[in-house]
Amino acid sequence: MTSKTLTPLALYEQVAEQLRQRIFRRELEPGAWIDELKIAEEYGISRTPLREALKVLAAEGLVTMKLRRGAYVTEVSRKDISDVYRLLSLLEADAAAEVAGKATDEQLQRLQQTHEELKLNTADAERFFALNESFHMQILDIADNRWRNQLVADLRKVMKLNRHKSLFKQGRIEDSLAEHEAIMQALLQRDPKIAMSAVQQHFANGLDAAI
Amino acid sequence: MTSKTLTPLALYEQVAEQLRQRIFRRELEPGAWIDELKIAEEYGISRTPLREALKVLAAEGLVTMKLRRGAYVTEVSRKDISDVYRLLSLLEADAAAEVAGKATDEQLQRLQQTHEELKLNTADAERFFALNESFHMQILDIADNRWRNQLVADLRKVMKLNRHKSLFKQGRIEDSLAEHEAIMQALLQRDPKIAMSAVQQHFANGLDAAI
DNA sequence: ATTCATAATTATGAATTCAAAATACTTGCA
DNA sequence: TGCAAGTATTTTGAATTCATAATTATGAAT
Repeated sequence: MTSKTLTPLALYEQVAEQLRQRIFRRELEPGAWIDELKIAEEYGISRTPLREALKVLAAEGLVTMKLRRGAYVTEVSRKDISDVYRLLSLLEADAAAEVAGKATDEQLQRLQQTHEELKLNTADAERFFALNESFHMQILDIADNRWRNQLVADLRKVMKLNRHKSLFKQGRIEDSLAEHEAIMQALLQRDPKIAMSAVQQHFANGLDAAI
Repeated sequence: MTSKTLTPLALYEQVAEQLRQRIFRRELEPGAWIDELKIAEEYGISRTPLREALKVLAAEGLVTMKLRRGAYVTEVSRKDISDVYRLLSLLEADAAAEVAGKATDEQLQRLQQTHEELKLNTADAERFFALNESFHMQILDIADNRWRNQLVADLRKVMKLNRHKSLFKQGRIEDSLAEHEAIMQALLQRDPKIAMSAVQQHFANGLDAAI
């Protein structure tokens, strides 16, 4: 997440990112048909790179392709959300446990900084989400498993399809911060077991709020 | 895995599958450049669906796209392999634990059948791999979390990039069967904890053999 | 007015074409 | 002979075009 890319992103990648944003901010709603012609025109591009982008989003799970009838924004059910949370919990808890054992003091210090910053941004929802994601991703980066990073990134995208619902149960932000605090403390004390269960608790509560 | 698709697969999907097979059987080696023109010609198709297929494979991790210089078969390092094994262990162990608690007798019976069949096919490597995969995937299917199924399927593809190396450490097949037996017994006794650790053991040993 | 058949329109899937970038190949020169 | 500069070729990225499937609109018959 620190350095995205040196090379000027390929067009289909740029388009994919644009579409992701539109999906996350619900400009394109779950279940909605994606009009290739319209969107290609809007962006002033041809359908070719757009269709490539759609295939990437389909692989991420954000979009569902139906043969001979185009692309649709994926609809996620309650079960989907709880299934995804279970996986995120599993993957991130394992990462945290590893981080407790291997992080350098400097890495933990930077994580702490992000955490502090998060505490100061509970008002602006957009910013809070960005910082929250950064906190989680920093832990993954320290764990240093690029395949897990990819899986978690994809799952988080799916989770975002549902975000409006958890936007926000009363008091969730405060609870969430307290849970981050618990994770942070466990990491500083370098206790893998506690770090793991703190992350699990965080996701269990997150799921409650999301459903 | 039981029923793949009703609809006659889209062309780009068919091509993606063809390419996967060629990659797995090392006709396309890790690091190798993928010649779009040549392959499109071979299949008698245009570059358009081929390029869509390549983007799908890139999302799976089998292929790496380099801007303005095409697609390359992904090279996986030792660390990649051990990272992927860790994730598979985590995800499949969790699935097995869930299955121990929720599988019907009939589902376990069918799993048992696959396991028995596997014991009878230790000679033909191709067949053994297929049945082995089926055993693992059946457990995931029972656990019934489509997002996990997708993650595991993708990770297993990456693992296959490396398969030639574990093809085969002396005695690995016998050990592997014994480990499956342990998993099977834990499931039949409906013991989640033991099922989980049996799966973890299976992957730990698998990793040793793969590296 | 409703339903069915058929025609017109639209959208998707895939081939072809075109522009620009990267690579390979000369050829001239030290 | 080795190397550099410039040219030719190849290859990628993206637009355009074309064929066909799916949808919508039209109109006739009951």
